[in-house]
Amino acid sequence: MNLSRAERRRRSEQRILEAARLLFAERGFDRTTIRAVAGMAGVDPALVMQYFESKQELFNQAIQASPAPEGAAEPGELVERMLETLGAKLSGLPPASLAMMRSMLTNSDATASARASLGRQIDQIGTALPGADSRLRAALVSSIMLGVTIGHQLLELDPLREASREEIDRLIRPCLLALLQDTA
Amino acid sequence: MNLSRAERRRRSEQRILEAARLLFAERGFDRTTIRAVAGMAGVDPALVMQYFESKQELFNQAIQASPAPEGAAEPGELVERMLETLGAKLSGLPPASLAMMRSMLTNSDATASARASLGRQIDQIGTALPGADSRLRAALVSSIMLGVTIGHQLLELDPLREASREEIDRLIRPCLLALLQDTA
DNA sequence: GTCTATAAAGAGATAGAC
DNA sequence: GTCTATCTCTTTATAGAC
Repeated sequence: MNLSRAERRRRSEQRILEAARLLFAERGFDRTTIRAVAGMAGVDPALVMQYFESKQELFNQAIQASPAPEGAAEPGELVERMLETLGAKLSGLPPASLAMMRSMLTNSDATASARASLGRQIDQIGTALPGADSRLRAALVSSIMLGVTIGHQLLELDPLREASREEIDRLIRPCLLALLQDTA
Repeated sequence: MNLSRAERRRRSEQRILEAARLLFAERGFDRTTIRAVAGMAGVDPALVMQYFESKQELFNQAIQASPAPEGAAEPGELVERMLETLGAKLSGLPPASLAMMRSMLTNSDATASARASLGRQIDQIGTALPGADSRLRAALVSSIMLGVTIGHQLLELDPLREASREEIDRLIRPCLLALLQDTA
């Protein structure tokens, strides 16, 4: 004998979630259908509803990403870590993150999720910085990383796609340093 | 007597376009219906189709924005002009631009429009800069402005909404200067 | 020229058979 | 437990009346 019912169900759920992430990441919330998700996962559309209650609920579970790494640091080290994060984002976002980003401007649950996710990042960076405007600086840094990621991964701007990670690092580093270090 | 038929038609078209811009800007392409546009413009839904052929064509015309101001400059002045542009964006985007931005991650025509619009901006900044990587720098500057605009206007990140234009200027300026001036 | 009425298609969701 | 069949709703788009 092979798998318990619970185990089979768990596997089906995972396949559905994985298919949902890929399709939501590619097409966004509105243009992704339950039928397409079911087709890709190799299950019946009704089963998707049975497991996840609604399309919106499926989406909400699909965009739950693993939380960002923890730990504070002084500005110089912080910049290096941000560049590392950015490099990772530019070489390929996890489907869950891409799905959230893709729909964050048109679906209110995705907007809320993006706001919360960026909020956490801002808090983390903000508390590592000195000064009264630390949260504003942190928000600007986060927005900058967001913009570069969108330009590279979603809009696919030619100059960004043609550049190597090292080139981007070299040009962005002084930019982030200027924002994080200056105490003027 | 008052208005010629052509004049009446022109005015109806303008009202429809204006309503379309507002609704597309607010809800994005997929969640905006012809019916809602017609309702806001005070005309019959069938008339909208009669004038614009399809929803996508209405959208394409609605997001046509006035082109950006021309003229090159040296880096220092360029930064000031970019800050001015950014300040304008943060105090309120024109509906046409907002409509384009809102849907640029989920509608392929909007993606193409955004890519073209940013491409023009990148060319303009790029030709004003010296050096081999001028286009990459220009693309990064444009992406940064995009990210801050999205964070402020669409995601409504608290730290950005609470900051004054002057604070943002002061923090972003060295960041842009570092990106545009460094010739290392 | 403008609107009424409707066609045609596709979606999410559900009830019940197996 | 899973899937077949269908319901119901909403949409874009169109044909034809006024």
